[in-house]
Amino acid sequence: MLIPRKFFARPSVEAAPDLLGSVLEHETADGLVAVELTEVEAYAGRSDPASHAYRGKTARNAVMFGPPGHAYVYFTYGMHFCVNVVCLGEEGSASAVLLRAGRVIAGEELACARRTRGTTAIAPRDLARGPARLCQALGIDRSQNGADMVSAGSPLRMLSGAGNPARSALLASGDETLIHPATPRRIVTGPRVGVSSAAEIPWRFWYDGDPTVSVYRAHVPRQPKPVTP
DNA sequence: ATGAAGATTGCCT
DNA sequence: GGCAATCTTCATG
Repeated sequence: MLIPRKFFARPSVEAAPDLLGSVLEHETADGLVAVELTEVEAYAGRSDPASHAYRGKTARNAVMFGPPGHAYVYFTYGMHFCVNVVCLGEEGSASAVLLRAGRVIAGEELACARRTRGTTAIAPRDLARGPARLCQALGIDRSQNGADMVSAGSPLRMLSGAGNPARSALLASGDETLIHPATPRRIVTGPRVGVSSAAEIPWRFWYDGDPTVSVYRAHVPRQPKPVTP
């Protein structure tokens, strides 16, 4: 069932770990893809140097200053999209949770088609393993920026882990490995990925040992172009 | 107007 | 493990 909007009406640091295990669905003309979230990161907005909202409201980050439960989608590195759910701590805090990785539990064929490059096959665990991969598997791009994710009938929606349609379908199919992952569902926390400022703050949350969690990479600043002597 | 860096990924050695 | 791809955004001149 749809997650109530008030779930997101609190600081992202509190909502983030509670989001693990819930389901993100996107229904398009091509079909439905659903992902069970296994890794997220909290961004505090105005008070967080690592947040896109740290320096105030701009055209790009405007959605984060709006009501909770909406999608903040941004384009980065000239080729990737990432999706956040807007939260609400203090009024205008512009906090959000970055959805970093998950397990595809419905629409695997469609997700695979969207992710496939050339002829190389992609392992199921890698379909949504990383924030840009997750968006690609779900078909999320610029046009989903600002979408309400907790409104009935929304094509892009956040569902609680128990009782959602995709999970029910799995129960019916009897696929035990997907219903009950082999790895323990213990939540652990650590530093956020690829963040240069406030890198010591452990606001990344994930399922310990889950194979769909992205590999950690510390932030590496790119070297400037060599200057001709 | 201009340029540097970026909440990343995939391919190369 | 290193680096290119690729383009938007924001800060600075």
